[in-house]
Amino acid sequence: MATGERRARETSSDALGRDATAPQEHRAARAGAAAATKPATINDVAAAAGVSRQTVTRALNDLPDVSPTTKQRVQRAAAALHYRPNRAAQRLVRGRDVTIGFVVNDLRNPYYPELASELTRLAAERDWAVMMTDLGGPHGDDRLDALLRRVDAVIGHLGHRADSHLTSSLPTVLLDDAPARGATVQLDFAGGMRDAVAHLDGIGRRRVAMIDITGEPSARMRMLDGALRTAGLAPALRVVAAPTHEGGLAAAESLARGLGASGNPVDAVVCFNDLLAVGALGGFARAGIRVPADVAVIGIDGLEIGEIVTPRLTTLAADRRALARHAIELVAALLRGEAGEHLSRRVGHELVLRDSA
Amino acid sequence: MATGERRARETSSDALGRDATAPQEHRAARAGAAAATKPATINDVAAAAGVSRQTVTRALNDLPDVSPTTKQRVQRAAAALHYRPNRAAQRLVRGRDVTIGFVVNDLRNPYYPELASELTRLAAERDWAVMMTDLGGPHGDDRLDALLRRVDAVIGHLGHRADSHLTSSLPTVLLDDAPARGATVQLDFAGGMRDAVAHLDGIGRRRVAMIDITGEPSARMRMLDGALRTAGLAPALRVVAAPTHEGGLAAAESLARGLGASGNPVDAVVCFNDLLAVGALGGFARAGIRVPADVAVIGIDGLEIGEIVTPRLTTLAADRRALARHAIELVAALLRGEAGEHLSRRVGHELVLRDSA
DNA sequence: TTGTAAGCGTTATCAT
DNA sequence: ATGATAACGCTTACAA
Repeated sequence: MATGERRARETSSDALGRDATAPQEHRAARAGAAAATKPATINDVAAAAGVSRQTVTRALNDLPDVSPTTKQRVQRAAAALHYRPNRAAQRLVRGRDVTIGFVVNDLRNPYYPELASELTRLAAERDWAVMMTDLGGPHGDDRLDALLRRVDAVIGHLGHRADSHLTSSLPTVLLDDAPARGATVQLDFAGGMRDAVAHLDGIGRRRVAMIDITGEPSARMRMLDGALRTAGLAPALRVVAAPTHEGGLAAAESLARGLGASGNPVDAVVCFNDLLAVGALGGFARAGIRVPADVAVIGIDGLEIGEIVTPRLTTLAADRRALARHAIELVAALLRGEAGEHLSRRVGHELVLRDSA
Repeated sequence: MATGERRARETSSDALGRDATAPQEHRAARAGAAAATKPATINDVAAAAGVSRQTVTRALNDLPDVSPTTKQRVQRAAAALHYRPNRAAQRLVRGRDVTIGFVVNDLRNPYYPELASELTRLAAERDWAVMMTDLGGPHGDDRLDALLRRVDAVIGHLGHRADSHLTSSLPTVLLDDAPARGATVQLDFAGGMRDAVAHLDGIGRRRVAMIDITGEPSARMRMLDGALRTAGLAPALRVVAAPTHEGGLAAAESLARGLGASGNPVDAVVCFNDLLAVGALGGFARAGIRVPADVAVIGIDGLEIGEIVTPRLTTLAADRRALARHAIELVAALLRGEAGEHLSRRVGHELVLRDSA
């Protein structure tokens, strides 16, 4: 095998000191794969251009001390080989950089993009980046895996997947979840629910229903019942639905049927979230039930969409700025190695009075 | 210096062949920094546990051939040092993995999360991940930089920032942008606009206005005018606004003032996007103008929110599934090294007739 | 101006 | 069961 031939074929082993001592079969395997699938490395470019790796680095990164001729030759070679620097290698040598993962159930709930936007902004201040995925639809676990493999920490609503061993090895900040394990940012509904119940009571609405999500009664539901009890009112009638627009629509229609009948004359409905509440508005409208005249509706979240619908949605708005800030700060603490337990923050809600209640 | 002593003190240099030949000051610097700021490496853990790196790897990754005792010792050491594997190093050795960046102007426009959700899903099928950022608000460039430094390719609306040298070095798929440079997925409004104009014409609406975004007349505007001309109608009156809910609201109110006056009796409005259209609906309502009786309103995008508002929004819906699929396929082509030029796809629109026109 | 050598932190392979 | 060594692809001294 002539030298010229070698250079042409075994691009990846040329100009590489290490390879001089590598076993023959290894070199052969590398060369074969390189031609077919493997992306070109800086060594391939160096070999093709007939220069050293460093010259390639300098040429491609616009560093000083490269002759124009050489530079052009290197650039040509790089282009010809479709060379792309391997980011993992770059980062390894350039030093640590933080990427945090943001995991949500459904990206189509505007609550999450708003939060993501805030997180991204705060993260950028620390030169971090945010990677986001939702878990809805099929193959949610695949998406979660793909994300977990790439991030240094996780923020989000993991739900039952929080137990996964994948997560347990990463610093994790749970949002609005059981405070038991690791860091959490809790949504504190107590104050908000008190205000909401007081408001309903004030306008004479005392037979409250809640459209909750399926499963165990949510913390929001328990808080509502607590506030009702404190106010001396009966616990809320519980209806369940998916936390989506369609879910709210269906739930409101089924509630409307109950309203027509004699039993359970509900005059106010609190919804698990705004998206659901907006759906409920639609459902009531469709059933010919007037809001707020016949039934008052209160959402939770404080989304912009509540301003847009008719009637405008009264809601318990979460302080998303504070939520994002706490989450980022907790991640920072975790990354510094502070204990995962007992790191917990609380974020309150504000009752935003609009037209639906 | 006794062996036991060395082990206890020079945690980071023990069991490390390389360091045996390293200069003294290097060792000292490492040891000093390690205590203060630098994250622990696998070598630190190995030294602390008194084992080799491989044993640490095995213990921490639940690989076979580690005695329970050793395993526990290693785990303890790792925990004590707050050890986290360096992902860059892991990825370097485990092989390439692709992360693509998705760049949008404003995450709060539901169009983007819907697209992102789709992209994430498709990406996961290839074991890719998606990292997303918006560019709105202050420090948009910082967020873009943070993202570009971490991804292997970019999909999105780069706007003027497409020229940045940062971008030019990455495979990029521009969405709905000038097809001149690199790969693009074009939104093809020609057919949709024809349908829209035909529909308006059919219901007797022939004095059309468009709420466009500021700057040059958009491609959407030009397409609309083309369709109007083809139908033998006058070009559209152009009003500009920010592509947001507020923008649409304000634009509709200003249009409404014109409607009251004698000149320019507009009877149909096409909006740059749905978010803006929904705002316009609100603006017209506020101004006492009935939709569609007084003025017909047509949006562009096909967002779910159009189903929710009153009246339900008639819109030109983009095929977002197809858009996402094309974008991913183009990225794949780019990553394979195919030529950046002439890689272009088109996605059509479908007129979704609801109540506003 | 260019090349040599060392090193980033991890995993895989092969010994022991 | 454990360890030594090479390797991943790149950059940054330091030499030449």
